Amino acid sequence: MSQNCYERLSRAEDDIQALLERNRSNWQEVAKIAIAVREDKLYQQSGLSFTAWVQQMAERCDCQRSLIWRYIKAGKYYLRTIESDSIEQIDSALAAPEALVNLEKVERHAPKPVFQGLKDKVLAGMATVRECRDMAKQYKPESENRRGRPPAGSEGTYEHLGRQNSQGSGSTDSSSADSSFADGDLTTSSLATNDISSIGISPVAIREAVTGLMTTGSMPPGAVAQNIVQTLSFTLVDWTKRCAGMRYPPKHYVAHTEVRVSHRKKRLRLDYVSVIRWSNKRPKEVFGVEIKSSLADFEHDQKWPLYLQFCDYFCFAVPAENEELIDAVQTVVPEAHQEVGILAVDTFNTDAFSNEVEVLRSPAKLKGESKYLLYETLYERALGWSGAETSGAGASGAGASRAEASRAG
DNA sequence: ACAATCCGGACGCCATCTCG
DNA sequence: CGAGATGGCGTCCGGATTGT
Repeated sequence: MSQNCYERLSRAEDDIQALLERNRSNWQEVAKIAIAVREDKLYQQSGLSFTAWVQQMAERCDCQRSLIWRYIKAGKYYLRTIESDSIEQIDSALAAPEALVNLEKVERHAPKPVFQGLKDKVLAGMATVRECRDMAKQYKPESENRRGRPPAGSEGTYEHLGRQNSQGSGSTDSSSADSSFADGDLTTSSLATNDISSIGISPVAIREAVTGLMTTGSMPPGAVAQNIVQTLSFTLVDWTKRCAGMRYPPKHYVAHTEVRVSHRKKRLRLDYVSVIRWSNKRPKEVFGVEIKSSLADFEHDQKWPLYLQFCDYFCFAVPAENEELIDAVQTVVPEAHQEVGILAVDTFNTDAFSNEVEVLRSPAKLKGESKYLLYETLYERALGWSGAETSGAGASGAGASRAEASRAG
């Protein structure tokens, strides 16, 4: 028996070595073998713990141990998603291991419909690693991670992930999220989806935010930024009027997100841009908004002064709850550029319809000498020439004004 | 202190774009 | 048309984290 185990172990080790040295993209095979070694306790033949065995294998194959751990986790998680106990089934996994690992994070934090959509895509091998990683990042609560040794008895399983009964901390922020969605409160969300999709925000994000699936206190940074974008769109007429000191609402207006502009070979990206015409007699005005959801985000950004040349008005939008960030922006911004405005955006309600925007500091009118470059980008979007950009092609004031109307009503 | 993970970002490959 | 620039993507690395 033990002789047999010993042979199986050394064969497994040779196989893994051959696989990792030859072709690292065949992660499924590596995962299958490593999982078998663990489940059948073959590693004990070497007198090592499983962790030590993984470490040893990594050294032998001249790779990092975390690589093997990732393959193992991806393999196990794949089996769970396809509800199979058969290790052989890992062969049928089409996704990259990173994609699966990130899908697991999405499952922990995102609402069920969001997860389900991504899962289908990942299992079909159609999701990129980047996509999965971004999604996981967007939904991950800032405070939380799952590092550290799992509780005794659940080592080497995936069950310990997303443990529900962590006594003490009490902030069970994301756990209540999905159930409320399952009830299908779609009346408000579908309305909002129709309206905002024309401004270029992912319907999934809107549905998630508008139906109030998370408590904002623990909202991840990505979700905070999304919430700010939605609030800015719903209140666009109001805050632009105040910023420009206008007494009447604009005749036409449109909002765009993530507008890319090239400037002296640097690629810049404005988080939020609205183009406004107050009346037919006046020239259009461009409001550029840079969204900052955290202090670190603000401190790392060195590029924002470059944006001034593309706008008639430029503002920072920050969450109204983040006093530390507001202090920092209020200190730094006027010193550098007098003409930059600051918007404090209420993100308290995940339903962006009920949030307010306060103009903490009014922007002054800029020259906007390179505005034409920004119009170029927007024009190409309207034509549908700008490849990956999903958004605001053809967006007209209609969508936003309907949102405005339903907000008022 | 140790074990068992987990994380974020650097790295390198490849496709596409831009420029001379 | 070819060389360099750019951007997207998957892989890999170094070390952080936390229960025991």
